[in-house]
Amino acid sequence: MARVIAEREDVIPMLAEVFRTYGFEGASLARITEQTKLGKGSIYHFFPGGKEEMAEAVLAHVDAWFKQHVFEPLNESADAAAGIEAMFDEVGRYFQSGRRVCLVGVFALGNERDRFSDQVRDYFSAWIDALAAALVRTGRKPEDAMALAEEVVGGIQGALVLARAFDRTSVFTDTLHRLRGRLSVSQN
Amino acid sequence: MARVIAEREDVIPMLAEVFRTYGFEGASLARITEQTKLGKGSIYHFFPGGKEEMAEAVLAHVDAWFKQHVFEPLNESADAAAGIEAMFDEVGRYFQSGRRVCLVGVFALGNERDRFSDQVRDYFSAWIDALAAALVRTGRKPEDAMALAEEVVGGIQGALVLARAFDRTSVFTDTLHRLRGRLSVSQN
DNA sequence: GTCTATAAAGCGATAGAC
DNA sequence: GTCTATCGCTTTATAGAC
Repeated sequence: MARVIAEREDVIPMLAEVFRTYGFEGASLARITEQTKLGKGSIYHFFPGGKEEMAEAVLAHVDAWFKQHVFEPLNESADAAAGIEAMFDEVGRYFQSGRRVCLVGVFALGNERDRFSDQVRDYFSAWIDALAAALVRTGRKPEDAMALAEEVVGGIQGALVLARAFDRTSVFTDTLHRLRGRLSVSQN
Repeated sequence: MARVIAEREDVIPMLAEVFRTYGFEGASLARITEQTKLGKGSIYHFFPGGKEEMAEAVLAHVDAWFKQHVFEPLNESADAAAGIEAMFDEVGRYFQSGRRVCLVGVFALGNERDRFSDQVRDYFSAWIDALAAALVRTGRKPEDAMALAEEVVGGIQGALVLARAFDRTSVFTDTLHRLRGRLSVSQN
């Protein structure tokens, strides 16, 4: 029997999947050990602080992913419109066309928000601010850009709810398509 | 000490608050008895089926409320536009300007969805269908009405996520205002 | 780094007195 | 209808062997 030695970094995505699916309280050690194929001893070796530390690590991991793949391209792309297009592509892939929910969105709706309020707020702030800044660089007025960015990020979160409710990915992909169009056309 | 005799109907709104806040798994009997000020004996007297039956009752209660205050006005109001206006008013009040989250939305995102998939799907279906029908009566084409209705209901769900994340009701009220405007103006 | 054994607390649910 | 006591199970977390 080939025993695989795990590293902390390898465990975090699996933890993320459990927290995403069951929330903080629902992410029991039983579910975690099942998903990671690791004993409690290993889990607590990586995360001595228990579930709290696991959730912190998962939130940091999600934040780092979005920073690298979404926020920074939005902020730094020479072509702002291209950065926005890339955002929709990455987001569609990340959420698996609506099959995967947003961990931070789940935490925001639940009582997890009180425990992780900073991480939840900062994630959505960074996203909306980066998108608004890119929209300004495409020629939008700052107030309009901010409102549009909130509409897009909120629209994505809502589409995830509906896609789950109907178990139909088209609700999510259609929404991405609609929002994408709204940002590229009418400069009202 | 004045003991108050409770009725099942009185308990359901309190249960709803607990399920809304903590989800199905997080709604422990301890939290439920604290919220309702009732012992476990009383709770199980009203709901012999346990938490499952409690959640069913809560979902039915939410559905009945929306039927009465939102779906039927949308479907039956002689003036379709007035029914839509009433929807925004009622929804803004019901969600307490974004301070209260949507129980069905929480269930949709969590693993509760698998257990209560019918109720979750039917709630959003009824809402979207009623809104789309009202939009058709204001002169929209059926396909456009359906897409708009999904955009509005999804937008509301997403706004609840953002309002919670930022702990700022204006995100929700501004979104309601924007969506309201979108339905009454441009007939594109 | 991995595992098993174990502790203490919390869980949903039931029984039975009042 | 309400309560307390109790059961059996699961929970998070720790200890210690390997």
